[in-house]
Amino acid sequence: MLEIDPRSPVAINDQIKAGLKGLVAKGLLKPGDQAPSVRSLAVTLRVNPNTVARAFRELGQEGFLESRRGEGAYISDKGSRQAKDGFSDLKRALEEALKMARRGGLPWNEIESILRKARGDER
Amino acid sequence: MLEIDPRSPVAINDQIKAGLKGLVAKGLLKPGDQAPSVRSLAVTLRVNPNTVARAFRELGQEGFLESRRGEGAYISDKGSRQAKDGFSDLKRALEEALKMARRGGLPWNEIESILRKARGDER
Amino acid sequence: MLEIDPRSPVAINDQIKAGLKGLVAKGLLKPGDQAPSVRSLAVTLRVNPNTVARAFRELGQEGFLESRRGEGAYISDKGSRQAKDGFSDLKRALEEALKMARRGGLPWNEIESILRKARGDER
Amino acid sequence: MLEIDPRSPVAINDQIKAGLKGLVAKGLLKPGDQAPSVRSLAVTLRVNPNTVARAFRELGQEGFLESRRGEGAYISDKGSRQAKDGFSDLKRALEEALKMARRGGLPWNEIESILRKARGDER
DNA sequence: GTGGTCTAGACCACC
DNA sequence: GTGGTCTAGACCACG
Repeated sequence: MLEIDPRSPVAINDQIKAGLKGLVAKGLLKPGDQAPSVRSLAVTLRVNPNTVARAFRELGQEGFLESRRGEGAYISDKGSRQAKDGFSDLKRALEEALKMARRGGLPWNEIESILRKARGDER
Repeated sequence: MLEIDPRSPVAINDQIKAGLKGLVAKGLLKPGDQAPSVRSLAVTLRVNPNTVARAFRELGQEGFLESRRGEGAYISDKGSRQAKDGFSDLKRALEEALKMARRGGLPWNEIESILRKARGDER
Repeated sequence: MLEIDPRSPVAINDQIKAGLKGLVAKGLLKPGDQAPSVRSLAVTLRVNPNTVARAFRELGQEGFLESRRGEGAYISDKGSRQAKDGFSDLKRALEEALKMARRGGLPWNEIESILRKARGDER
Repeated sequence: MLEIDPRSPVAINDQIKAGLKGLVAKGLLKPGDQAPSVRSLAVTLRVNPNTVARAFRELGQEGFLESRRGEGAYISDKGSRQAKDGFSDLKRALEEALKMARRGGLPWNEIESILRKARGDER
């Protein structure tokens, strides 16, 4: 359901944040639904609970999650809007990568080939 | 000629390295040409000279630059091949960004729109 | 009669405790009166019965409530004194908030404006 | 310059955040200025560096600080506006405390007495 | 069981 | 020296 790549240069907690938002964007999780618990995620992702907790806290500050002590965390009503509407972090990251690639001289046809490959891998 | 974004999450020395390789890949700099001096780059890019020096040192270790004491640094013959051949760092970075974007639920049409926009901005 | 804010950072059971003491302090409930039942409170406040029960248990330990098995809970004679006398928790909380506000640079006139607004809202 | 109360129920990292914003709001720190380093703060406040780092990270996400790797953190241009303009966290916290105090039956004259006392203590 | 916080100690990359 | 991240383990309070 949620995948993490511990080798990725992207910080694990950021992967978790993006992953949760992704579940909402894809409709697998809806506003009002309970998010998986910090501890359960920590176990299934084989990650330190603190790392998951950090992601949850930050999502809470962003207004994407509403955490209730002793009860769990819930996707906030704002959640779905934010997740689909914005994508701002993801977009900026992609734009960054593209900008660097172009500055480094990576030609467009190579870039498109990478896109096609990624698209193919998904199926 | 060379652009750096100090706010980018990408390390400055990596931006410099990619930028120099890019100049070669684009044909603006050829094997045997003298690379800009560490000092001048530091000034024009408004960057710590240590950072530029580090980039040059690492490029030297890769065999992309040849530094001659008291004279400056030159693009090595291996340089151009390496620059175009490799791109491996840039490619991996792009693939990473794509993977994250997809996990975060960013739809393909958004991705393509970003691509088109980036392409348009270049002209 | 009793209001709770589930989103407040203040623990729900603390809100219930303060609320009951408040009813006494305001004279709406007097020593010897029967307190609302745990169940009814849980329903009207839309709160977990465990949480209400916990508040009652703690109020019992403080001597503010007297629980009679199978009958319900009553405001103890000590109750009213305690409620008015003490206020110690509330006072400390307010002092804390003030201290933080000042350390954070919130100017006194803003603080007074908040006071006035709160006072106006009550009427 | 910056004070922390380890016994306060307010989380230490939140105290640090409010404190830094306060320094800006009070004019002791201005946009562009370098903030004290994570490690130095950790030492002087007798707090774990991780706790300070957390505060810095969150301030960075809010756009109040700009952290540059290996260089330090700087008050962003948005910083001063945010700090003075908003105060939203502090205000909400105060309003919360007031609401609780009133629900708990703390009379207005007591509240005003606390205000006066706090004001006097500052001098 | 739930989330939240703090400490401690270790790495990493960068300047 | 700087900030950033992760792990590990311990508490706390709430439901």
